[in-house]
Amino acid sequence: MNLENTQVQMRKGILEYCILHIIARGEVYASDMLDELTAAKMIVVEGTLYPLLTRLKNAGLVEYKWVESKSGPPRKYYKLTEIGNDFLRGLTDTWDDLIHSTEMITNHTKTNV
Amino acid sequence: MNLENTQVQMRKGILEYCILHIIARGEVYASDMLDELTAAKMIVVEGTLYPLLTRLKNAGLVEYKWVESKSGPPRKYYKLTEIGNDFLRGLTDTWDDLIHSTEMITNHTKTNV
DNA sequence: TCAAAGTACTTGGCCATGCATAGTACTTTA
DNA sequence: TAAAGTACTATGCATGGCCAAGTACTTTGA
Repeated sequence: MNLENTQVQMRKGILEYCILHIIARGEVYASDMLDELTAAKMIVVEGTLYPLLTRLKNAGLVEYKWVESKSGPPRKYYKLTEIGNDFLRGLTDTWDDLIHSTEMITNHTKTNV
Repeated sequence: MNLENTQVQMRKGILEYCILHIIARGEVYASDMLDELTAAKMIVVEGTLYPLLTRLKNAGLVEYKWVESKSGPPRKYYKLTEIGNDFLRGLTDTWDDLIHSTEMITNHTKTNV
């Protein structure tokens, strides 16, 4: 039980929320997402992102189209489906609730004892 | 891939943070914690809380003493150790960073595309 | 007296996700 | 045509939240 491991655990689920947000703003491919996540100091590696995108695709939350690149192999450009949009709305509520609950606990001042 | 499952994933690690906060405020036993978590609308069940407390104990972050109850079996009253306090400080930084990163992504306004 | 109900804690197994690692495939370039 | 770069794929592990069943102690009441 060390800090590094707990950071990993804290990221679970949240990453999915962030990725859906990024895709919701316009068609992007994996490297675009990595750039944005890195800019926000959310450490993510390929081995995490690609399997996540596959899961989102299989769940019908996102879809992609192949686009040829001028510098390398073709890329998968992702965008949200209708289901993906609904899901993101639900996730946003969940996240807001979680933040609120956590704030209630961490800002709770010692009243008795 | 459904909302309920993602909520579970989002809770990972965060619960540990909340529990440490609650224990940091004064000696409590499991039911006290459940009450406070429930009040904050953070859904937690026994099968989650007890194993978590055992992990925290084994990691040396918390310690407990048995206290007899007037209405039932004795209770384990927990409090933070020195290590636990240090760990909580580290976790707080991690959590704040994570919130900040997530905000950067979710509040990012569409600039190009 | 002793079965039933209530309280507190324990244990074993399941599942999904983040991650490490290695690998495939295509393109450019020198 | 070999090397380097880019993009995506596949396998397997570790972890924590959760379910479900179980143990153990105390109080209650017929």
